[in-house]
Amino acid sequence: MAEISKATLKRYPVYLKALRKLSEEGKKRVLSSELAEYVDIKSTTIRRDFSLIGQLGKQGYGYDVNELISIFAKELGEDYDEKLILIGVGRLGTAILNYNNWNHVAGEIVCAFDLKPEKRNSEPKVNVPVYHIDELEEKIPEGCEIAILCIPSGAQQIVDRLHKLGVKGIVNFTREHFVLPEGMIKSDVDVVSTIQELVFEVNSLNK
Amino acid sequence: MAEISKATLKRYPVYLKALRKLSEEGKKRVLSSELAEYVDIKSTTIRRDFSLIGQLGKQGYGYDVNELISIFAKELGEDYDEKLILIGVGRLGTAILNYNNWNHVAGEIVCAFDLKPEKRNSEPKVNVPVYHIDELEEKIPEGCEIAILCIPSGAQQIVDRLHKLGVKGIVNFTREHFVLPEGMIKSDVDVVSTIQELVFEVNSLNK
DNA sequence: TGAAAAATGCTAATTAATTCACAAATATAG
DNA sequence: CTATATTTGTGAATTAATTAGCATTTTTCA
Repeated sequence: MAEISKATLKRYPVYLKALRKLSEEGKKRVLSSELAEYVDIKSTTIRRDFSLIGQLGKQGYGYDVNELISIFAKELGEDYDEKLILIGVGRLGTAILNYNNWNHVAGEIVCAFDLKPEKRNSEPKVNVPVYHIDELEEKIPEGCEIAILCIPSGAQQIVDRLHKLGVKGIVNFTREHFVLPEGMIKSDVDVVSTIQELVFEVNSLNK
Repeated sequence: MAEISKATLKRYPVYLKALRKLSEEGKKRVLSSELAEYVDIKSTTIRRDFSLIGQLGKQGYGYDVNELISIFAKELGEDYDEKLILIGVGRLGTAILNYNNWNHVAGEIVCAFDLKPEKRNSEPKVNVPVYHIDELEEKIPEGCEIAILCIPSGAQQIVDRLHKLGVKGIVNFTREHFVLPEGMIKSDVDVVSTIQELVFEVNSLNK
């Protein structure tokens, strides 16, 4: 399989989401041009993205929706049964834990860690065990490679501990700066930055 | 001012965040090479990005931290005093409303809309007025250009109504598909996709 | 069954983004 | 005050990503 570029990789989840929706709507077969309109990405880009995984379509026919879904689902890790942990069960952390479209979309959040586990565990909406952050080394699930970081401070120390434990990917919701240890990957989800970016763009439109 | 590329635009909030942190740490002056190490972006990319705004630095000296902060803050809309609205005051919506690093970082959330405003308003953590979604046309603040969408369904209809009201930018937290009306911009914040992407990358590392 | 129409997948061309390399400007040390 | 060491800002070169164009394969319809 050819090297898949960062840009292409970002689009795969978009395709999967769209295909699921189309499937729900009863669509069995889809053309790259239809999908293009749906997700607002040029059809030729879509075909090239797909071709990096394999020959997924048929000439003169298009793509089979459910086949594509199962291929992308597999590629994107739904079958890896990834074990995720979440650190910091505040409001945002709880919102993520409760996210309902969650199951088997990208593995499963197995447990969470917080400074006040008693308090968090008593909340009815928290549906996984919450351990004290001091127990991280002890309670982290075997083979856990991805952690979701929702703490307001102290990120660096946590990241270093996670690194020692073999965690390779961080989904970062903190706005704190930290140095990423060698060999780790992170992905920032920053609402404030997203809005700033949008404000800038909207104001550029106005000029 | 030269056309600012999408890629550069995404980095501006990163710079601003880093500069604020450096300023807090007492730094008055910074080199592109120092900042490069801090944010893990090549120094030459940083200088190029900066140069699109103007000649912000001094040769042989570097950049004045506070000056940079005020320039970026202005560029990124902190002084525009952007009026934002939020639609869908569920768990995630509440988390966003309560985000404390919020004020004057990207305008201000002025009010929110929900299907059950009475219930939301009674929650102590919700600190802006919540109106019924039916009152959108009536209560939307004058000059509002950006809306944060946190509803689980019915996005298309809301987006179309917002478009009619002159809203130009959507920060989209829904996973629903909708067609973006001509002239609008959106920015997706999709936790599930982010994790999927990361799972894919981590699993690529393992091979 | 055979010819026309349709749609993929791939190569080549184009466009966008990053990085190099160095001239010009400033700071600093003697 | 002068010489040297720094560091920015920017054309030019490179690398990455997107898009166009078309050969090939499959479907469809007479």
